[in-house]
Formats: sequence, structure tokens, C-alpha cells
Amino acid sequence: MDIVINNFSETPIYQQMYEQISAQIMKGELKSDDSLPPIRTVAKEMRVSVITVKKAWEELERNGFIYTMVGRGCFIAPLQEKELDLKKDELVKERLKKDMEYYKSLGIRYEELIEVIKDCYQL
Amino acid sequence: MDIVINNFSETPIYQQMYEQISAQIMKGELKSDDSLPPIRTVAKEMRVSVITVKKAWEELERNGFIYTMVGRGCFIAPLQEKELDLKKDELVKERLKKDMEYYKSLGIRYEELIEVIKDCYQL
Amino acid sequence: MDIVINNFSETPIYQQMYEQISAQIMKGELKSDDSLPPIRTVAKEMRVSVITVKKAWEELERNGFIYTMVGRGCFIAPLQEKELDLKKDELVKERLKKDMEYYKSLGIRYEELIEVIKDCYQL
Amino acid sequence: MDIVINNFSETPIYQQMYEQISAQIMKGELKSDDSLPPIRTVAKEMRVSVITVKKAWEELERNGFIYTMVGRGCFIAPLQEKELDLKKDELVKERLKKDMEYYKSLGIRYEELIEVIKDCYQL
DNA sequence: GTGGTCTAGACCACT
DNA sequence: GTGGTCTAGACCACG
Repeated sequence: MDIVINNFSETPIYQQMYEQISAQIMKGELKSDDSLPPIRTVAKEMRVSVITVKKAWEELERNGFIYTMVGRGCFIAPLQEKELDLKKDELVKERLKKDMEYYKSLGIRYEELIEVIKDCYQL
Repeated sequence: MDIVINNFSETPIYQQMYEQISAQIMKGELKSDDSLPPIRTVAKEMRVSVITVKKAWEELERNGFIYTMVGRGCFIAPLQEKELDLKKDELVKERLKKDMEYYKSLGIRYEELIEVIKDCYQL
Repeated sequence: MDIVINNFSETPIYQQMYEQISAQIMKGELKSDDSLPPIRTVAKEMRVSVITVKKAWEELERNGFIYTMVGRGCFIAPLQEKELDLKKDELVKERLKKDMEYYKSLGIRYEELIEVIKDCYQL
Repeated sequence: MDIVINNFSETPIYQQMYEQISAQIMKGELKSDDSLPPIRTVAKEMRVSVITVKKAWEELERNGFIYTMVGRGCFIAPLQEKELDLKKDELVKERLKKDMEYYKSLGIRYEELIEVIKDCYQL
């Protein structure tokens, strides 16, 4: 579990944690039924409040990424690869749509866009 | 000046206004030295608080899209086409970079991305 | 809005609040687009922490009972009577099922059950 | 002794065990002075902590369902049928009352309730 | 004025 | 040991 939080970002800490962990699960870096470190340990290591970690974990559980067994800890949910791909696609498409609307509203042409993207992917 | 605000969107109202007006200026739909309607009028029409409009206008002025003449109103700044293009590019690249980082962090491949974008541009 | 919380109950405060308010909405005692008092006011009146109220409100929003407009307040969601009935039915059936399983596992006969229920409804 | 525990249920494990065993005693499936298997054996078979089993047993003893003979094990208490019926009634009525309060608070009518219950008893 | 986030420290229930 | 809940008080962004 690798989390980097930016205290100055506008996106709240708990959301940064949620995004990074869910991404790692979707990429398969965290595997089914692996246990996560206790929230209090995470809190200490990340130097944030327990409640902040808890909030991230709750969101992860609500979205089916992890499950909790009180008194025993939290674990990565057993998701099939298909489910993971589905979740990923949903997220990306949702976000891309918004992005595209914005770019189009600025009058950006398709070719211009592709050029910048290529750059990012170093093609 | 055509603004549509969504009260339920996560992006704050003042920012929605800022984005739409700046886009219209960059696309040349609003021309240099044209006057903007008084903020109180805008507030009434859009059914938002004057404070909200004020905040959007301030943001526009700070970024050089409009200028204020006290007692007379606000006007579109006289921007050269080059300057406009520059502003546009800056904005887009900045945002695109963040987007790409996110997509890459989810392990999305270049080809997958292009496919969705093509879809948005109906190609 | 009428809430009675029991500090000694085992069900957490935020859940008691959630249950009572959602019930009032489903019964139509709270009407669409009515505004709820500010969470800080509620917190003071109920003598609980703001965070506790917030948690209840979040759950209400997640389940579509209220909606929030940052900086303006929280409002009862515009639910059709049909939707309300549906929500109610879901809840009741879910709970009843569990209850019935328990009663049956104790060997309670249908007739015995009905008798007690009649008593509760004073029939 | 037949116990099925659900690790993901909201009701704690020790309570699930308590409910199922007490029910079996009240239904007469477990008879007076029969011995229960050692808690360590139960713990292993159910794959739960010894502490959890202990807690369930304590609850059973506190409510008079079993008794302990130090060094020899735990045994089903010699309960008269009358006593058992009484216990059962108490339990059911207590729980039913709470349930009914909840259903009434949601505005469920008697007829609606009966219909769902009939369904559960397949009448 | 509104809601949104965060902290530090406390107490409790479950395993 | 684990997670679950709660508090009081703080700071920020939005309208």
C-alpha cells in the first residue's frame, strides 16, 4: 500500500486516499483478501487523523473495494478481473466525458487534443 | 452572454460562470471592449447571489479577461488572438496533464483512451 | 423535524437520527424542497457533535432523502409518493424477513405471532 | 449442536452463537444435562476465537440455559417445559414490541403487515 | 450565514 | 489487538 498525500491540494485527504487505493486495487497491485494495515497504524504513518482514514475506508467499502470484519481488520474484496475492468471503465468514461465537454466548449479540435495526449504518453 | 449554471454540480457556481465566460471570450464570441451587464442584473437573471457573480468577475479580471471601470461597469479586455490562443493552450495543457496522470495511474493504455475520445468527437 | 435520541441505546446516535428523519420523510411529514435547519443548529439543539449530525445527513443524502447545496443548506428531496412507498416497502420487507427467520427458528407458530401483533395494534 | 455463523453479518458472532443455541434449547433439540463440546473444540470447528465462544457461553449461562462444572465442562440446564415457554415468550414479545414500534413509526398498517408475514409463513 | 474538512483524544464493543 | 462512535474546537470554501 503506497499512498502519497498532498496537504495543499484542494481535493480532501480522504479522497486522495480513496482514489489511490482504489486505483491500486483496480490495477491488481493489492490482491483479494489481503489485509490492510490497521487504520490507526495508517493514520500514524500518514500523519493524519484516524477519522480521515476511516472516511476513506468507508468509501472504499461502500464501493465494494474492501470489506471490514470488526475486531479483525479490513481486507481487499475478492473482485473478479471483469468487475475491476468494469469499475475502471465507468470511472474513466465518466471523467472523460466531462473533460471532453470542457475542451470542446473551448473550441479545441480533435487533432490538437491528440497531440498533447501523445506527448503525455511519450509517443 | 450565455450562461447555464447547474446548482447541483460539484463545481461551485462562481467557477461555472468563470469557465463559461472565459471560454466565450477565448472563442471570440465576446469581443474586445464590449460591456458586460451590471452584476446585479446578472445575479437576478441567474438567480444567484451578487457575491457569487462578483467572485466570478474578480476571477475573470485577475486572469485578464475583463477590466473594470469604476462607476461605469466591466468590459471585455482587448486581447490579441495570439494571447487568447496562448491562454487557451495553457489552460488545456494544465488540465490535460492532470487528467492524463489520473488515467495512467489507473493503467489505461493510450489506445483505450483514444477510442473513448474519438467517441466523444463522434469520429 | 422531531428527533428524540437515546444516548443509552446501542444503535448509534447518527443512525437514530437517520431512521427518524427518513421515516418522517416517507410518511410525508417533511415535504419536498423544505429546508432543514443548519446542521450546527441541529447539533446544538440535540446536544450532539456537528460531526454526528453530518454523518446522519450524509446517509440521508446517499439514500436520496435530502440534497445539499453548499453554502445554502440542506433540503428535502422531491420524491414522488410512489418512490416513497417503494423505499418504505423495501425497508420493511428486508427487516421483516430477518425477524420472521428468527421467530421461526424459535418455533413460534403463525397464530401466536398474530396474537401479539394484534395486541400492539390494539385490535 | 448445529451452528452456522455469518462473518459478514452485522450481529456479532458471539450473539449469533447465543441465539442459535438458546433457540435449540428452547425448541428441545438440546436436552437437559447433555454436555456441550469443549469451547476449544467449538472454536476450532467454527474457526473463531476461543474468546468469542467463551462470550457466547457466558451469555447462555447468565440466562440460565447452561451451567458449568469447573474442570468437567458445560451442560444444558434442566429447564421445565413451562420455563422454556416462558423464556421464549419473553424474548419474542420484547423483540416484537420493538419491531412493531418501528413499523408503526413508518406508518405501516396492520393489514399490510399481515400480508408480508403470511408470505413468510407461506400461507 | 451556510456546509466541508480535519485534528487529537476519548470510550466502547468485538475478536 | 481490531474497528466503531463521539466530542469540541478549529479552519476553509461557498453564497
